[in-house]
Amino acid sequence: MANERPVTRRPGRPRAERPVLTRPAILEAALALVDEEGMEALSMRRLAARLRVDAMSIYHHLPNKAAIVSGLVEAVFATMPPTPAEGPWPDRVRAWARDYRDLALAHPHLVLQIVTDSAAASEATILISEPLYAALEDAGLTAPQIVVAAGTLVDFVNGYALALSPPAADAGAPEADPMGQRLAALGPDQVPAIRRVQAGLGGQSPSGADYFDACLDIIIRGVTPP
Amino acid sequence: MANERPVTRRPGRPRAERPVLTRPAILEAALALVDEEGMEALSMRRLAARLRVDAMSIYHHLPNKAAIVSGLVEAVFATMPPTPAEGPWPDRVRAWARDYRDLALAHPHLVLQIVTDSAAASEATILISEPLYAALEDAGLTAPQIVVAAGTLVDFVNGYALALSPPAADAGAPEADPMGQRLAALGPDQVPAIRRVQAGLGGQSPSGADYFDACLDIIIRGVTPP
DNA sequence: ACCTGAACACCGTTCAAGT
DNA sequence: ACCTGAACACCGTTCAAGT
Repeated sequence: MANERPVTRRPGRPRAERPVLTRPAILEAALALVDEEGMEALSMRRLAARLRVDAMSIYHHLPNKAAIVSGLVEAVFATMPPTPAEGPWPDRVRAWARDYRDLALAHPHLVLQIVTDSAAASEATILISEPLYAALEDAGLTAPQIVVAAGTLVDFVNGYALALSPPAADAGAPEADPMGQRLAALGPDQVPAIRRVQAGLGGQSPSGADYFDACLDIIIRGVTPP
Repeated sequence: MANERPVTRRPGRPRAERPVLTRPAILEAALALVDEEGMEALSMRRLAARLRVDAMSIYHHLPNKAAIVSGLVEAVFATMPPTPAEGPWPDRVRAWARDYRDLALAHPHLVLQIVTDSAAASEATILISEPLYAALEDAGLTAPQIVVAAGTLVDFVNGYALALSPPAADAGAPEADPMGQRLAALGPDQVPAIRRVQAGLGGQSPSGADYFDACLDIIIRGVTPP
């Protein structure tokens, strides 16, 4: 079951009108493969097997593996929903940040590439930033202030998404643990402030969407000049 | 010159008192290799060649490659300088964020692992966070507010460092371009707000340390409850 | 033009063999 | 205990060959 061998197919150009392989079909299969089995499962051979095709056939449509990954990132960025240009600017900034977070987390195994492969996606990055810039203009900021505010927000969401991305299945690394358990191993006097804060939480820390929104509030509050 | 072959060495336990291979020596060599040639140059065989040793010898000291990477991240976190617990809390938060940024950027090819491999480093992550928590306590925040503020800051610095990390030499991805050049290719009406901001900058955008400090100012300002 | 399959130069890791 | 070297199961990619 592990080795889904491609059916043997006679070499040569296929007779059918519809070509066997196309760039979109390859990217679609690659995205499904990554979503299901993670980034380390994306190899030319396994992708080809999924497409029931010889591994080398892919090179006729995409120059190399890096181009496949770039194509995936590009495709994901294209799914960013349009942010409406109405309403108070803080609401629009918040909506934009949530949309961008959702985009990044829609394909957990791809988060690293989305956040990292900025060269591949930088055109897309600029395109999706437009509503954010528009909202920050409405906040009455100067040009340099807008650049800084937008950068703060993007860097934060990138960092946030990255922290939630699944670990790369490193066998050598210890398992991810909730912070509480690690804390217990640390000795009571090494991290007194952290222990006090943990105690102050009473066992329940802000999590998920609440946490993200609270972080956003900090940045949005800080954006407004005093 | 590319293939620095290991000298042939008789198998068996070395006679010398000092063992040929130790965990620290392996990690030191691995860090040098990564710093000089990047993450993709870190292979068991190349690391072994640098240590003038058979590739498999390494497995007697570290269980696998993931453990080497985790060890590197751990070693880097250990270099975090102590933040003084004196002075106004905003200064201490700023100093902490700069130190953490410097730590992350000290080994550019390792940024991705530092920011990503949080499971491996989470004990170290907690340890270095202590002064940040202490400073935020002094700001008079409640426990949940401290958790949110610290998280915002850490996620931001992670995202910031990641954006500055060298691309993984993806041959298929287009070259990284300054934003201005990409903008030109985008058509004047697609991103009007971004174009207006670019024009407002007059060609000089805040960069480097100034940019980072300006971002920090936003977050620190937003942390203080109104 | 498009698909195939052998081949090359790498990987990480297991395992039996040396001392 | 520690180091070696062959071997296994993978990689990405090149290239000559098919139609």
